[in-house]
Amino acid sequence: MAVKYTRPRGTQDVLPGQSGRWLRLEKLMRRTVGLYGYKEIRLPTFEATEVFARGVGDTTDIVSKEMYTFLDKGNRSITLRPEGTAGVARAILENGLLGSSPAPLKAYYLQSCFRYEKAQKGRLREFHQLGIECYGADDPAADAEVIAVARQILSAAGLRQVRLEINSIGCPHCRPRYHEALREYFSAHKAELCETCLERLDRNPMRILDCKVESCGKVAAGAPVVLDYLCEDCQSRFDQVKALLDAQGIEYVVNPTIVRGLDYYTNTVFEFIHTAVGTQGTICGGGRYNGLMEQFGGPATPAVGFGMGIERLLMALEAEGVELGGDPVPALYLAPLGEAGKTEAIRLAAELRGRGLYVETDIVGRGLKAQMKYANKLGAVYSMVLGDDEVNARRARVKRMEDGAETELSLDDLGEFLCQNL
RNA sequence: GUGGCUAUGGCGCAGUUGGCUAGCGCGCCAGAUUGUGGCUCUGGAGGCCGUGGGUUCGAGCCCCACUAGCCACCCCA
Repeated sequence: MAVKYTRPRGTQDVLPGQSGRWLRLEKLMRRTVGLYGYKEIRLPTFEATEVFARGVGDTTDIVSKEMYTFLDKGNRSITLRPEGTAGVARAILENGLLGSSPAPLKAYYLQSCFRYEKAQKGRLREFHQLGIECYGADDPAADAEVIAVARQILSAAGLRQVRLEINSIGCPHCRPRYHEALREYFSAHKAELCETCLERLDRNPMRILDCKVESCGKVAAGAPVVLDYLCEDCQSRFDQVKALLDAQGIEYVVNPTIVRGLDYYTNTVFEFIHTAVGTQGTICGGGRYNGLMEQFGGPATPAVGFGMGIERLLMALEAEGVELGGDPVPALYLAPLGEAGKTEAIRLAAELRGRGLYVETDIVGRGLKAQMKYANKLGAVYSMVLGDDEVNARRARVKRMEDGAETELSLDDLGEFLCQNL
C-alpha cells in the first residue's frame, strides 16, 4: 500500500473528524459577521494578475515573490488570489455596486488564499481567510466597528490570550513628512542597519521599524514615531477610534511599529496577536484603505476591513485548549437482527432522517455485539435492536447508551420520543 | 530564498558498538456458550524501515544526493 501521491507542499487535508471544528468556527463567523450587517460575496479564485499587482502594490513581498501566477491557454496572465481585498474592490467596480446599493457596502468572504511561501506551521501555501470589507464609510465609527467584529468573533470562539494592537500610519498628506523624518534619522545610523533595511531606506523606510534584526531593532527603538507626525485630521481620527474602542470596552495597546505589508493601508491599522502560539501569532490583521478604489480607477471611496486566518485561529484555540466540539453524534443507532429487522431498520431510519434526525444503522453486515460496539464508538445517544419479535409486535426498547436505561415503546412513537429526549 | 533538526505498520514511538523471521502502545477487525456497547482477556490484518545511490560478507542502524515534515530567519493570515 505504497502512497504514490502526496499533497502539494503547504496544502492540507481537512479530514472527517477534524472538519467538525472548521464547520463550527465558520458558522460562528458567519453568524457574528451577520450581526453587523455583512453579506457574503463569492468571487473567482483567480483574477487577472494586474488586479493584485495594482491592488496590493507591486513592491510588496506578496506581489513581488509570493504569487501563484501563470499564463492560461489564451496567453493571459492569471494569478490565484493571495488575499481577498483586491478582488472585492474589482468586483464592486465591475458590478457598479457603489451606485446601486445603499452605503456603506458591507461584504464578507470565507475562502482560500494562495501564497508561494516556504511552508511551516501556521504558514500554508493554500490557507483560509475570513475577511470583511466595508466601503463608503469614512467615519472613525466604521474603523471601530470593524475592529469590534473581529473582537467579537475571537471572544465568541473562546480565545483568551489575544492582544489587540493598533496604530495609525497617516494619510497621503502627512505620511511624506514622516518618511522624510525617518530617512533623515536612519541615514544617520546607516552603519547599524542590515542590508535589507538599507534598501528599505529608499523604498519604504517604515518597513525598517518592523525589522527583526537585533541591531535594526535597537536603532528603530529611537526612531521618530508616526503618531508624532500625523496631521491634525489623522490625529483626530485616531483619537476618535480609540475613544470608540474604549466606549465598547475593547482593550488595545498602541503599537507605533505596526506597518502592515500591503500598500493600500492608510490611517488605522491593527492586528490581533496571539500570545502563546509561537512565531505565527498574527491571527487577524486589517485597517483602513481609502486609496484603494482610486488605484483601480474608481471614485475615491473610503474603506475599512480585515483578514482573519482560519488555520491560525484554529491553532491558537488549540494552544489554549479551547474545544470547539467535534463531529455530530447520532441520535439513534438501529441494530437490525435478521432479514425482517434489516428491512425495518432501513425503513425506520429513512423515516426518522426525514424528520431531521441523525440516525445510523448497519450497512456492513455486522453481528449484534459488533454493532453495539460500533454504536458506542459513534457516540450514539440511543440504540435500538430490531429483530423478528420487535418487527412483529411493532414495539421495541430504546436504550440510552450513557447509562443503559431502556424504554419500551411503539415504533410509531420513536420519532416523537427522540425529539423530546435529546 | 537562507540556516538547523527529523523521516520505522493509520497515529505515537523502541530498535542496544551494523548481524539471521523488525517490536511496543493506541487504533482497526474477530472471538470469550446462543439477541446487546463502554472494563478485561485472546487472536488477526497491516511495514520492501521516505526515495535513489554508496561502504560492507551483511544496513532500519554508517556515507552522499533527492524529497517531505518540523523549527528559526524573512514575510504575513
